[in-house]
Amino acid sequence: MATISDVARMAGVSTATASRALNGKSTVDPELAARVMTAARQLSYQPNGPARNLRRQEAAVLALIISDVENPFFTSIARGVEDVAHEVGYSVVLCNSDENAEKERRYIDVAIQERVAGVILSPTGESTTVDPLLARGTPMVTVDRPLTDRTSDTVLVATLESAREATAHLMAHGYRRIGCITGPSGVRTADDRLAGYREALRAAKHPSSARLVRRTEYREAGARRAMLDLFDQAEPPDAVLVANSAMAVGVLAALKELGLRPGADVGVVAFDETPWAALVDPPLSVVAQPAYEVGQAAARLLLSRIEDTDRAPTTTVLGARLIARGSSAGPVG
Amino acid sequence: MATISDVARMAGVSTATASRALNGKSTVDPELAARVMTAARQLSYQPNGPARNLRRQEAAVLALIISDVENPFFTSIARGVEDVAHEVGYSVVLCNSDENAEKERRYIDVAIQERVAGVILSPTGESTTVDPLLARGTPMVTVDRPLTDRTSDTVLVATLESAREATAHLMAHGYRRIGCITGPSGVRTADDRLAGYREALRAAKHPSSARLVRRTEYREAGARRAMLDLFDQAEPPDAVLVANSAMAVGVLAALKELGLRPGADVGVVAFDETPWAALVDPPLSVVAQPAYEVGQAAARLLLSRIEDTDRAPTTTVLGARLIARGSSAGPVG
DNA sequence: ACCTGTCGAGTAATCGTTTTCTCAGACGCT
DNA sequence: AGCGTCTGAGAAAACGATTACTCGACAGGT
Repeated sequence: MATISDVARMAGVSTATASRALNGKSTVDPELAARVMTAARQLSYQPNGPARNLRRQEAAVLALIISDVENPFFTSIARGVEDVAHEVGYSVVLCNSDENAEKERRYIDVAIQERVAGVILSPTGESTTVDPLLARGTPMVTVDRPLTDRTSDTVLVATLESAREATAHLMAHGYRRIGCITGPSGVRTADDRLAGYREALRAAKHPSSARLVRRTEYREAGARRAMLDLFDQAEPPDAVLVANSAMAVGVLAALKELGLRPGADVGVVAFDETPWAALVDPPLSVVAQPAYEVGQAAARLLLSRIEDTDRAPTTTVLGARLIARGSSAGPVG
Repeated sequence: MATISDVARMAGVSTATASRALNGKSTVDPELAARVMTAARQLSYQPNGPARNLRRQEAAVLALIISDVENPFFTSIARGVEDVAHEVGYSVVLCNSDENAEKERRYIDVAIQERVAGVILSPTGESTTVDPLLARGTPMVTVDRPLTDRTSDTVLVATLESAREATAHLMAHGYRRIGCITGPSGVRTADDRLAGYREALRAAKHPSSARLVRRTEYREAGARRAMLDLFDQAEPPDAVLVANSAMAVGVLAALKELGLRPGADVGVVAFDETPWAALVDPPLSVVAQPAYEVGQAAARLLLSRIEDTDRAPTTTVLGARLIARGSSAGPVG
């Protein structure tokens, strides 16, 4: 594989001049520069990244560590990050921590070893995993969930407020016993969605009970079991707030098994807009989170922190939007 | 940030010994090795990746270039690749070419520059984009779509056969005028699905007409328009074969707008199993592609090619499975 | 006692860039 | 003419790891 020395030799200049010509840095005689360029093209020279990064002591690469590649919310974030990063010549490498603190730790180590310029992550929970990043002063932005007892730039969605609004919406449409199916305790978004739900009930002096709440992993199977479990008791809910789209699938599947109709029999509002939400019968009411914008904001914050390391950490909160559809139109009878 | 010299100095040994101890390579006095290890831990030493890669002339990193991060088919592939790669200590970086030959070319350049150990990609079509990889002998595996006029290890799904089977299934259930909505001409999967559809019709001496076929980008909006267009003619189809899950959303949306019921009025079979396919009313019949297994197979092939560069290229074809549900149960009346 | 082989650790070369130094020559000003 | 000043290019020093080479010490065989 051709090196810069080969290019320099072919162009009849020193490697220093070749480097300068290729990077368009300092002033180089146009004639020499042209010779270098043609030589590079003829040898189809591609700079050696590791060598460059070693010398420069930094790589134009951002690491994005997300907790679930199969969750559309996170892939939308990824697109937002990518689009912003590419505009300014950064590459993005995407890592999937799978809600697993061990994998997260491992990817963080890789990011440090590869000396990436910065890291964006949705922390799985154990905030000590990010200590190595903080210790080294690697620029970092957390998305979706804040770090519990540490501090960094953060981009969040106003999830508590949205949960409150969605719950109020269910009450306003005539549902009386509203349940909530949310994610594991300790995951901030799960806790916030539950808190918003509780606040809304309290504000409306609505009956509330721990028996109407279920917590499970953020997945379809767990949500289905939770929903069946909610309906396996004396006084089941007549509506539920569901904390993400994978869970919504489980909940709708459970209702189908139970022979209950969303909306008419059981009101449903779920977090995350998906392509299919409008397609099911009746269409599913959702809280649409601005995932793409979260990604964009996170990338911009990270880039500006790379510029200026000791700016004070900021927190950005983006609003979500309730899209009311048939599944929360109100009970019949 | 601590370097290996710092570690060596603290442990009172040479950098060579420190390196040997840290990598567990050659024999090192256990006592010295222990001193190195503690020093490394105390300094929270992390090896400098670029330096290591520069010296070793290769990085334990695989690049995975997929054409759409938001398509569940490709994210499943990604998980398959990751799981296999991690077992043997490789990292995977995921790049999203967005069905865009320019972005694909760019990511291929990045992969070459970073001297990754190998590349897995789903080619957007213009097969010349991979020339730089072939020229440099970078190990490469293509997935989902073969290269048109070049050769490399390839992992495919038996998509033509599945399309034929799905079409036969629709005929067997009593549909007479079967249409097809597939992806852009030149994209191999789109062409193959169309070819399979045509073969099935021909084999059954079934009426066939160009007016029953629409080609569009692999997305929801295009498929919706295509479907509306199909039904805007004198003799619309009474069933359709749809080439992926995003398109299926568009097709179902169009049917909703037209007031037609899937299955009873218009039979529908779509490629790609999704969480929500069983949830819509009636449930959607699909061709389930073994995406995760495609990813696993691709990763294994790539790893073995990294071991042995001049093995002859192979092609692996995995079968898909038709899951019949309500949307192809047969017309009424 | 001497030679040989082995083992373990240090010295120094190396990977391919970028960048600091250095220096020669040109230029302009007095 | 003499003296800075400036420009542009080459020589060489980094960057931080791995590893080929070297060398001393020690063990064992003759």
